[in-house]
Amino acid sequence: MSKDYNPKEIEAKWQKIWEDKSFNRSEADPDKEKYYVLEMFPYPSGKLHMGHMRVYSIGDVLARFLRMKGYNVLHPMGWDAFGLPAENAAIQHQVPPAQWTDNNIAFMKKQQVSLGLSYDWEREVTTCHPDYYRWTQWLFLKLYEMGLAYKKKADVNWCSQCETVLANEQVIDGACWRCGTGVVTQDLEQWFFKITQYADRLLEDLELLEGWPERVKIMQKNWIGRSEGAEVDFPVKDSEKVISIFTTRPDTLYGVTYMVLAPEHPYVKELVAGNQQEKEVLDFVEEMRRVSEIERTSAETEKLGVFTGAYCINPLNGEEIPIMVGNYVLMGYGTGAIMAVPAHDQRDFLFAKKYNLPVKLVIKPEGSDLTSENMTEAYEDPGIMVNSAHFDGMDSQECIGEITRYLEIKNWGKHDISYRLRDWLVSRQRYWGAPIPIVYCGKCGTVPVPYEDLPVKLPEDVELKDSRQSPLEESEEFQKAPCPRCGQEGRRETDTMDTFVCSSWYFLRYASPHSEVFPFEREDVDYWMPVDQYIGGIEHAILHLMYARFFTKALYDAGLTGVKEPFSRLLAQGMVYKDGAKMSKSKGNLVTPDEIIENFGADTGRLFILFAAPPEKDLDWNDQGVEGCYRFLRRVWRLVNDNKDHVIPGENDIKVQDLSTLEKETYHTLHSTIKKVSEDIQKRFNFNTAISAIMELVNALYSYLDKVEEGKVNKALFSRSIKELIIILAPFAPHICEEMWSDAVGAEESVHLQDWPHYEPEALKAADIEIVVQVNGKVRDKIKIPVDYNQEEMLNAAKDLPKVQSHLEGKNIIKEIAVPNKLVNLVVK
RNA sequence: GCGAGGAUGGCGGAACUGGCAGACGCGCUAGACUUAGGAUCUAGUGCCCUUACGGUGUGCGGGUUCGACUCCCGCUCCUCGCACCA
Repeated sequence: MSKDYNPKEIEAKWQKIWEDKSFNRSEADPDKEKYYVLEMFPYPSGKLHMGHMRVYSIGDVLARFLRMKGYNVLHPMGWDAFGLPAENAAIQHQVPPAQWTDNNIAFMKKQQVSLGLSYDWEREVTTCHPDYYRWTQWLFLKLYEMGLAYKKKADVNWCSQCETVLANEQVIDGACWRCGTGVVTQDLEQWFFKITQYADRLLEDLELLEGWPERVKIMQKNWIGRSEGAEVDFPVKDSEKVISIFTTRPDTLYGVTYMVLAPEHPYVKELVAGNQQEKEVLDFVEEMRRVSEIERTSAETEKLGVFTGAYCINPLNGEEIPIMVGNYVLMGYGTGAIMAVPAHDQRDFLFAKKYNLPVKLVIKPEGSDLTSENMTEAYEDPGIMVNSAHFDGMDSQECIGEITRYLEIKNWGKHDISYRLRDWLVSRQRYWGAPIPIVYCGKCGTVPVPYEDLPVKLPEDVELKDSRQSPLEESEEFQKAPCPRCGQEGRRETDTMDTFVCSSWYFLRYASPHSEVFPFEREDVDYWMPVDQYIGGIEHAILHLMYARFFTKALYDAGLTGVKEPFSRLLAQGMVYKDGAKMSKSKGNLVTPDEIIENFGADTGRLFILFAAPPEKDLDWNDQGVEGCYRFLRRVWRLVNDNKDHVIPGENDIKVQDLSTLEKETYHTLHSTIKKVSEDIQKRFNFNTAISAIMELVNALYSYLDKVEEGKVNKALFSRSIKELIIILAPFAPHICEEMWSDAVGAEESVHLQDWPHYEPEALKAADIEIVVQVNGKVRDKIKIPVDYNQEEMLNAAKDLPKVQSHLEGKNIIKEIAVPNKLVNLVVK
């Protein structure tokens, strides 16, 4: 151990030793309690950024801490390696996507190692390697077998920039989640996963997720968008057709004065065929097609509509009502048609006023004189039923059920639940993804590739041209395949899977990364799953976290896992900013993990990123703050290095009663620090306060050395303090602690294999405590008293203080309050 | 509009169950050591009044309490998510 702290030297040294000893490996062991710590695996974009460094630092502290606590910890890492950037890079730099990706992975893995992250690299998974995507395909076939994967023609979101379709979740404000290009709808044949079949379970089981942030659960709940109501059939006048609508307000059915169809509704064309309104309606529909999704769905957009010339019949009262086509009705929700009740829905009200359609009041607030004529806005609250035949006089909320039952008896409609959630569109017209294992046969139709024929390999000798056409569509060799069923020549599906499919099950593969028989072994996932602590960015609140939950549930149904939810606890870590803005090259505020490691070492970087803010909050990067952490580590280094002589190996027995007052204080600080650090890490995830407590301990030890008489250092106490300091700092700054542990402490075994120290309640009671003495709630003095003083002793001690007495003079004490370990308050008058 | 979270020194943040507001760190000020200091150490650092004594202070206005950053009522502002969802 040299005199100066040299992070570069010791970090490289220990990283090598750790790798050789590989004690981060984990084996399933039913006799040990397991803990699965997982950080969201990265896309191998090329280099780690500060966001990565933050999430890995959080996970690594937890993993190291829990190992020392005696848990059997699984802490794996891998690569979400399929995706469009690899294709773009291939075109730009003339490198095959596989090569580009593998190079990036190699580089980023080196960076991760240089951060001192304690991953079990034996379990590394890479989603673009055949030994992984083979199992992604296997799971696709499983879902297909279960009827959860299907192909259909539908209006889908198309990103012209990425030249592929997108799932609904991947359209943010009408634009592509990746490149921001506005999406357009196209009518295409595509593969879907039936996530809607799990809508209720995805919603209900949110309640099981006590360890998830409330906001993430709410976001998922909103996204699923469950509404309960009724589906009602309205027969079209002079026609065999029936228009179905969905409503959450069957109690307003008698107030329907018109219907509105979405412009894309399949009946529109037929309803206007050959009539006067045909041209106007078709022009309107055409115009709506041209308006972008963003404009169409904005709440501010003016509500527009045209009359179709057709009428339908309200089944409840036989009234004829006009059918309109309107821009504010969406084909993607409910049935694409609505009943309009202007009296009780504000949108309908505005629309009715604009187009002079009738308003009919059917629910009245109790005791009011509201009428159809005098209302100035829709009345949306519950009330008393009017103008509703035999339901008149009833409570409107009761009528929701009553009228639904009536509809069911009469066969006019039924109770129904509608969701905002759509099925997950998983096919992509891209090359760099897992091929969908399907063959189309002229005779047999759509035929799944047999499990034993997997993987359907991506051809790697492809040329990516600027055309953006998937090379798979041009590859005769890839497409030509015998039909698995009849042997005739068929053609392979050329679409690949959404990369979110690959990331929907990777946490299961970590449990049995080398299985050649199954995607994962039941025995392994039974031991390791669920992930006890998942850590990642809030940007995945819906996308990845919803898909992974869906997969887990489907695989549960298939009997492949025994867990209903994949992630017990979720920590959504905040972003890393600098100077109030997101770090980026273009803004010139970029700080990279590499330069921090280069200038200060990984330990300093880890410490700062954990110290600067609690993990779930956004973090403002501050170069001077980094230097502060560097200074702290050097201060620890000097403390240990300069006082090696006082450190004696082996057990250090300490008898409290033999300690001096100064020693008792130090002993007390040591143990209250251990208590605080343990709780801050495990219970609160407040690494920032854990680190500050360790800093206080270091200050206290310096102060002890400063105060103690020359040559009178209590070696047992000091040794024990130094050892436990190194142990509790080790999860945060693993390299420097390992070096100090091996050199100053002289231990053979790694500091990371030590047991986490226990705090001793006896130590916490060793020293006197300082309490506050207040008069009328104002602090007038402080006093040191033994911990076990009772209330009377506290009060007596307080009243004896001269400063207190000066405030009591000439006054009567009317109340005395004594809170043990805290304060005394004397109320006087 | 709906929902969630937040507002504490010059800055990042702490105060966990109602009990010393500002721990810890950064920055700043003064001093020590030094050829030098951007190393290290010591002291100080919410605001106000000349020191002390004291007063005052956690977005704003009320309330409960011996005691409120913390609980209750009413506002303001900020961030995020959702938003024609029938």
